Amino acid sequence: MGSDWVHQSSPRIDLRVGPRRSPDQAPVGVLEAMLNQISEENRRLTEMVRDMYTNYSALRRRLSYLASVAPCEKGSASPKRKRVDCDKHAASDGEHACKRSREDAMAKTSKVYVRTDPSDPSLVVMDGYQWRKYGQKVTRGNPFPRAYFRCSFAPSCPVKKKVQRSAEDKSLLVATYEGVHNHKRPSLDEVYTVMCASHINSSAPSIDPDVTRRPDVDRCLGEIESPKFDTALVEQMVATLTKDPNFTAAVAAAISERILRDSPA
DNA sequence: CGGCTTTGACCTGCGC
DNA sequence: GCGCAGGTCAAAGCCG
Repeated sequence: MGSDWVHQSSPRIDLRVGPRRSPDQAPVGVLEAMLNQISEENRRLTEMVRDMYTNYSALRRRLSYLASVAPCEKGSASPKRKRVDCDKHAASDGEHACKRSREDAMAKTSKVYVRTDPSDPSLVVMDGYQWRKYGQKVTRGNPFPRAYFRCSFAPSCPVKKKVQRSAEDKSLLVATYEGVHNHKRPSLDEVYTVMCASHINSSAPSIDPDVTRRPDVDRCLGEIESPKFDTALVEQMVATLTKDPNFTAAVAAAISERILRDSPA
């Protein structure tokens, strides 16, 4: 999508409409004042659209960067356990396999932040997968217990999840995912829709940018890159803007300005 | 009755 | 070697 996105995607409005009014139906001074006001309004709207596009571009750049950056969640995976797994690998495949598996383990770890009701004691993060809780522990430095989950959708699925309420923000659940699912996601479309919507509409649940390292988000990101997403985004912007009475008035003003400009002097 | 959650016990690595 | 902390196990209980 280029810098002329706004122009390319803007809904086309034929401004040469309606019977032309005689310019001397109102006093010249009043018309000039109206014209100035409308022009000012028009300029502000142009700036608003430009700002929106700038912010949108910046956010997209950041999203792309986070998706492509080496995903290494420092310290989130248990180094102790990783070493145990590493030793097992070393016994079978040698030292290289150990090194590789450690890197893989780090690469497949991601963190997701989900905002929930602080009064809700459950450590449930709705991510579309089926999890089985196998342990809970109170950890050091956080009064809230940490829950341990295993993916129960497929018996052989190696993915684990740790969920703990943030010590700083009680309304924030921190879910740490380890590994990659070796099966398809159940009810994928439903979850995918919610996640994609969260990129457009900042309503809860809020998901940390780190979530972009997950395969499902990669898919979502791919969707963002598509022209289809652009269309959807433009439609969303148009819908939002047309709900704004100021915008409607400004458009009407712009139309009348255009009519006046096109009319013979 | 099967699957899930709860929870205390146990295992393992690390620092002193 | 001991204590601590994180992670896992497994028996017991709950629920549909």
